[in-house]
Amino acid sequence: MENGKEFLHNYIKKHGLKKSAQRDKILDIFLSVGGHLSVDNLTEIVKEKHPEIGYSTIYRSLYLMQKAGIAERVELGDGITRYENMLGNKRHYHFVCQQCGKLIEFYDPLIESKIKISAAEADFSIERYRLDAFGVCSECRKKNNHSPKTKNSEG
Amino acid sequence: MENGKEFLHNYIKKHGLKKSAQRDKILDIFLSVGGHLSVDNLTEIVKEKHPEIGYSTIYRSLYLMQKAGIAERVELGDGITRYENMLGNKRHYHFVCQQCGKLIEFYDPLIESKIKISAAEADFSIERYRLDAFGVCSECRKKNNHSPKTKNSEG
DNA sequence: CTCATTGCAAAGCCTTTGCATGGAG
DNA sequence: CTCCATGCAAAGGCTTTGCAATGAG
Repeated sequence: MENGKEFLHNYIKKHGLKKSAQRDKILDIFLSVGGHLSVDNLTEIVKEKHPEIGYSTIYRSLYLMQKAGIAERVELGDGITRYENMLGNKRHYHFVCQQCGKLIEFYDPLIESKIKISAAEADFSIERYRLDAFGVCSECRKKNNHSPKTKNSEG
Repeated sequence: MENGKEFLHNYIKKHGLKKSAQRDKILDIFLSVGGHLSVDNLTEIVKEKHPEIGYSTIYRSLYLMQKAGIAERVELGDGITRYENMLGNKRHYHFVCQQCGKLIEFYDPLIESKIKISAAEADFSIERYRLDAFGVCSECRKKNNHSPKTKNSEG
């Protein structure tokens, strides 16, 4: 997926850091899984394939990858920290299904331009932004209709 | 600020719960401070005025207030959990200054309608959404020009 | 009276950190 | 050789939880 390793090595060289087998392995897994990978999930896979790699190395690599512009942290407020691959990934927003956890990406350039206009009006200089919508995806809504659950759990 | 207490008591009655002095006190403080209050900040103020109130009660009250629609949790990815007053508060988005931490609210109905259109296209049913833009506010940019800081901390 | 609420302290969870060892440049 | 990276386990920070006591309805 893109030349991620090259990207990482570039960053490493440029910053006087050092390559390492662990970093490469973690990067490989991260890139190969794709999508929005939770730290937990990544850790699981890494540990499975390379039990000798420690947790801290994973966290540290994620941090590095973020700095290098390879990964971006995604926080959805559910306590799970995810990272998504930024290489060759277009800007996008998220629909988050609160039932199955699925993430659907969407984008609308008009939204972006409107945000920029609002920023200009507020004299605010935007570095990055996020737009996440929470709800229920199509599939889950269908499932709900077929086998409705008790609905008075809380309000 | 609005009839928050009434709102809370309604919710409490409706759900077979019980009123308590602690909840009222916490609510009072929450409402009187306004804005985007961090749990830490709220706790500080509550403890100051009512040292006998425990941490857990604060967390539990926040949760209750959220359920009751009085407060909304705001997570900006900086590890600080904030809550904002939802009573008589219009829907809005955030500009988050990464230098001074200030939160500026903005809103554009067109953004909202565009999001809804995208949701309809994806057959996704939105319950709530958030839009946060991170950057530097006007004031901080001015400060930066007057007394520029070293700029090669990291990259 | 009954059951929700409280306060305390303990437990949890995820993440970071300190340190000695190993490895890249 | 020098200094960065690693792994382990311990430490952290924030939140939740268990439990006996308290208090609302």
